[in-house]
Amino acid sequence: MLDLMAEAEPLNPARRRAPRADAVRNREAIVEAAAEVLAEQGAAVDVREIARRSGVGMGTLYRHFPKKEDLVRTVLRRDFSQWAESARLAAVDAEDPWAALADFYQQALTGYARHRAIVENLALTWAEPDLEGIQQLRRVIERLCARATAAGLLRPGVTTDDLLLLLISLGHAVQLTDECRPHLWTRLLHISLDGLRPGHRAPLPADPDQPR
Amino acid sequence: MLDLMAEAEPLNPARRRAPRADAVRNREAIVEAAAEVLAEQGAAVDVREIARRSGVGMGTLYRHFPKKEDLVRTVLRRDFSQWAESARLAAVDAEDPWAALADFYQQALTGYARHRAIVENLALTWAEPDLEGIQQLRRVIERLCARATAAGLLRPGVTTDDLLLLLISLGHAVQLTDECRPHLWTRLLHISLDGLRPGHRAPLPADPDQPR
Amino acid sequence: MLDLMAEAEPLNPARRRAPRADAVRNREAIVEAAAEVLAEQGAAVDVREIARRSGVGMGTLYRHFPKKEDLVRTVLRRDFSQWAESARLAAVDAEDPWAALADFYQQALTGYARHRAIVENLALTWAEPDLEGIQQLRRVIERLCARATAAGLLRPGVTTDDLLLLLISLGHAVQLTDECRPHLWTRLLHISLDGLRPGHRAPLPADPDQPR
Amino acid sequence: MLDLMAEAEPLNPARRRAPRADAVRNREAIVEAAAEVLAEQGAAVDVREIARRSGVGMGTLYRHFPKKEDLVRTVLRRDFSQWAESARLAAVDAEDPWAALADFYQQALTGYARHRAIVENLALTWAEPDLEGIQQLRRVIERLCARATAAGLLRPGVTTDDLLLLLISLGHAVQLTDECRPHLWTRLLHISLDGLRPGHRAPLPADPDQPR
DNA sequence: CATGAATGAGGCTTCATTCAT
DNA sequence: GATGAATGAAGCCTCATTCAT
Repeated sequence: MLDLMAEAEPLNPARRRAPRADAVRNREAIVEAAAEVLAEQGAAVDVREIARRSGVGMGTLYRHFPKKEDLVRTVLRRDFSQWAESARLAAVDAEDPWAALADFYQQALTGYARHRAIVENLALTWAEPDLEGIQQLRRVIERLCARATAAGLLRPGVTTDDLLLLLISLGHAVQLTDECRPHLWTRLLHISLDGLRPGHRAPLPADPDQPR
Repeated sequence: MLDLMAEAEPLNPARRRAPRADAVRNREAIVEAAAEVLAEQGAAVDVREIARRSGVGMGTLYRHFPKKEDLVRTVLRRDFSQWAESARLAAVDAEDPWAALADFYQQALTGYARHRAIVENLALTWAEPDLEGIQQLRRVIERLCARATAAGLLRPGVTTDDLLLLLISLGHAVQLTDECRPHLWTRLLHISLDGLRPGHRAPLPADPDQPR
Repeated sequence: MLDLMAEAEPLNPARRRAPRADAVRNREAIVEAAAEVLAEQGAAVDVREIARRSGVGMGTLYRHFPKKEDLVRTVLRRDFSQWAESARLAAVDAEDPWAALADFYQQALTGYARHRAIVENLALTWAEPDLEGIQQLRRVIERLCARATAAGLLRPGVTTDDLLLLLISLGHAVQLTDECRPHLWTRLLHISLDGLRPGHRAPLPADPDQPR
Repeated sequence: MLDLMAEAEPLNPARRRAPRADAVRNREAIVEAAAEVLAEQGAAVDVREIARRSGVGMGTLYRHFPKKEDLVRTVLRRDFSQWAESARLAAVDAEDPWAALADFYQQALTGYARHRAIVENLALTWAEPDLEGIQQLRRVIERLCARATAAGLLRPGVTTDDLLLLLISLGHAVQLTDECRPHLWTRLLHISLDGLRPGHRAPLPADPDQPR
């Protein structure tokens, strides 16, 4: 219901009247360029570089995103989403829930090494979990986790948060080793996945912080 | 004889190195303050903030460290070393090689969460491995790895690089979760350690990059 | 056709170069102010002083001239050119080739006393002769030299380089005496010009360095 | 009389008691080093460089010369004197007054090219003529001028100031061309000297500023 | 007195953000 | 609306001068 209302804006056309013509095109160009630049150089880039690459002036950029932070957020939302989606797709093909999980990690980590700003901002995962893209990612993992647990393929007590944290920490590892030791992180993934299988002696320590 | 005299500095105070009583104190204050600030805020801090906190003027700071980079390097060296040493000490007490490894990680990761600049610069581990502190860390891990392998407690094929990368990636995880979910990373450590034990079905994939 | 439209800028103001009405004004103001300040105080001035006098912020100044050096160069180019041009104009009126030469020196040295930065940078004449203004100056002298030589009014063997060096060294003299002995340099000019006339006993020593 | 009193300081030994032992040696070392550095790099050098080369600490340096300017002045005084003296000596050998003049210029300009600070500070010649070294120089020229005039070898009306200004402006020329066109200035000297001989058509313009 | 460490004002430059055109 | 020029607060670093040892 609420969602529908959110989209029902046209009901009051005089209010938020928007000549979408090129404004939309501009906004997209900005986000596209920003994504490129942020992936390449991290969030410390000069805003000018983004404006230059997107072909718009600084004024236009700042009209759409009043603060640099706003733009960064928008891009992160988008790229987190894309990331989540492509990793999800890599997982759905597998019939075996364990293979789905493994494929997910493989895909997520492979396509991920390039994005500096995402890695930099993974910190937001728990600190500020309202970033929509992160929620999406979490939902994908949630499903994979549930499937594998149901099939008895996952070590008892493993939570979505565990899997998410694993993803993040391996993501960082990928970033670090991508240029000089590009195969190293795969081994770490193997090790971690094996640690996620059931059948280990000791149970995991409790997580008293877990909400709920 | 001359050598002995050379060490008896007080006898000939004008000779080579004046004691520079306060210079040493200042230099230490600078490094101390810088370590604090770098740990808190990462390497992007204003040099002025470091000067302010160490209680010296800009000139003094720049006399000891002609470039900001020099100071950062010095602090990183020091803190990597301290880190390595305290983690090593945590490991030597344990008779069981496996326990030594586990204790090492536990200690290393616990004392580590606070240091932003170190996390930022872990990237240098492979890219620029001449940072002395990193070498120290690597040597500690090397020994632990050898011990556990010799005792047959470590999964075949696990290398120092694997263990180092694990440390780094878990370190990052600690940093991210330290404030909001302080117990989460312990579970990941458990999982990873279990993945490092022998007895898993599939062997690790090869690491073609491994020098030698 | 397209070219014509391209020049009819107002027709398509968004096309290539927006007129940047004030940008041009600002740039000129900056150069103007810089010229003033450089003339007064030499190249060691604080950039802020230039910004202040031109009425723009630091950012604007650095947008137009990314390095202080760039601004200095621009001003020197401009002022050398102006200098060369006004001196040339002073020379063309004279029918007598010798008078042309004398008028040139007179004018060049008179309008020149004020400019500290130019004097400072005359050193570039030979060391870095690609400064456009210097080339212009040299070409003016070249022509005067050729004319006077052809008319047999110039001492045999006198080259453009000689005349240029004379200009420079007298320029320096002007600078030094301008405030306290404003008429002194004129006498030196007389003396030097007389030394340039033909009819002296000994020929000039050779210049083995002369290119070609 | 006054001079004698100035040297009679020892009459009141309790007043300006001075342990000359190494203080004098230090002062000399400073001046020596400063002269070197100033000649090489001009007056813009870092005071530290001078302290380093003279082997004394900053404190000592500043005890002898409370301002950088004081040290620079002292050096200039000294080097102007040396310069004047060596040029004078080059002149006294010649019996012919004209040759004396020519030798003087030749020697003065040859030994002079190296000294950046002197060239930079020639401006003081008229602006601040109390620099003792400059007075010395002037006296040398005065004598040469008088001799040549008396012998009828100098163009009528040429003054000490003319000759001094010529020296300065040629000095500047030497500096500029010394590295790239080391023979160029000699030609200019020839030209100027020829301009100084008697027998030219027009008399020199008057110098109404001439004191006295 | 000598030493050289300490001081801090001031210089150049960058960049997020605002504003005139 | 779009444009890109303008703004100015920081940021890094240097160096004449002072001061504790």
